[in-house]
Amino acid sequence: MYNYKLMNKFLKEFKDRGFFYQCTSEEELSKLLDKQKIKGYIGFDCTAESLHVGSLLQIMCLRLLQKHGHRPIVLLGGGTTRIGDPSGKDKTRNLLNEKEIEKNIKNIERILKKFLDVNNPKTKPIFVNNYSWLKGLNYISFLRDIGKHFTINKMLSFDSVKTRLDREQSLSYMEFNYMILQAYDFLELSKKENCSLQIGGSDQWGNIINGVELIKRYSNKHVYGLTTPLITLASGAKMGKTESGAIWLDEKFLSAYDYWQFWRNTDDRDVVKFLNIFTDLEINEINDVKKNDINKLKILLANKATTMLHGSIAAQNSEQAAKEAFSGKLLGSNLPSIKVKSKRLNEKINIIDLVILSKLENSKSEIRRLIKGRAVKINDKVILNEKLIIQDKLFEKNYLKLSIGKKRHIKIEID
RNA sequence: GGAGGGGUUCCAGAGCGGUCAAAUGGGGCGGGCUGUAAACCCGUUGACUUCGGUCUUCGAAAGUUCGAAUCUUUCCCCCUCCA
Repeated sequence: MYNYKLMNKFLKEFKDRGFFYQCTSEEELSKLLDKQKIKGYIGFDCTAESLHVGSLLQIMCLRLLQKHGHRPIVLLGGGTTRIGDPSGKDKTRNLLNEKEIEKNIKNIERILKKFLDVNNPKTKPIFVNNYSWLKGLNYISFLRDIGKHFTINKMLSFDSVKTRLDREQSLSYMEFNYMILQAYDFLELSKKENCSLQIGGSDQWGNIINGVELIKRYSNKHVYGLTTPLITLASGAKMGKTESGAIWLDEKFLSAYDYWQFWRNTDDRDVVKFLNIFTDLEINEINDVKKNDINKLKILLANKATTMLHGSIAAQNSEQAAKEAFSGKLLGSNLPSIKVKSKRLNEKINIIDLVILSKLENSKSEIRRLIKGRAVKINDKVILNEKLIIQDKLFEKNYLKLSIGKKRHIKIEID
């Protein structure tokens, strides 16, 4: 067994923080990382317009590379997104058109830049789009140069392929080629950028070793692959999906306040794990505070995570808004708010319409049910009369606090 | 190509002419307890409603019937076995 104490610092932290799942050749990689600063890449899927918390672990890997002086390469799969990765998918995914993909790439790049240090010339991220080299591939020469290194026998043995075949679900030739293209991406980055490491989720293992082996055969270079585990919650659920929707990393889809709340509501059992994975607090700092009051830790986690994405002011505002919203005191001036035209109020709208306007709920039946269940409050007073007309006197100054349940609060302002 | 089995509400899965907006479990939501946690308990879970009801759902379309998720026909999709 390789001596843990001698392990490269990056790799050690990678492990200590819980990022590590598998590595193609740990000892060699460790030595390489000691010897020189390298470039490591992670590919991001561009099927959605924004990333969500599910990608956050990968983003943290990029940050960790930077922290240790290595340079991350972000591959935005403009080419491969056109194909669709069959890994972990039951069915062929809907294919997106060019415009959508371009739009997604732009937005994803924008989000990633918030997380990464883009100023340090030695470690600033390199953004690449594999469409730039995939689009011009010549089929025949590709088959001769690259295709000859892949055996069908082996490709059929990969989980991503096997599960599809086992279930007798069709796997198109196009999707079957995905892994070759991903391997080719790695080769291309190895040639162009001298990239020597690919990091990915554990479901990418097959795709990654294909790249490592291709590069070995093609150019006799040693490169490495590193995978991260699938983060599961103490409750057993997958990270990042709640019923109300994915936890997006884009304020257009999820406000800073809601993002902060997501972290604030972490299961007790996950808090320390999340501090390690999703914040840059040093491990010894985490060990120091770990005994603190669990709710303080959650606030710390929420603040760190929100600061990283939305900035410290947004984090502070969110914390302040939460304090005000949950202490039951007056109005949270930092609460998410919605403006209502005073004209609307003159039309004698009732409580149900008000909730609809607030977008907290969109079904009147549901709102009626909530009212019956004593869940709807105005300025912290339970509303039982579903026909209540919203009157001026309900507003303190020009706003009121509307709440549904304990966790959903919104400020209604007269415009 | 031949023979069977099946498509039900967010998911799993009952129902197989009226009492079915559809059992049960999971999930969600809300209430209680607490700590914006977990566990537990209770309620709720198609839409609209003047709270009397009304409208739309059981793969799709057409039909039988006073009445269909339930029966018939055609079509689409999935699964199992044989070739």
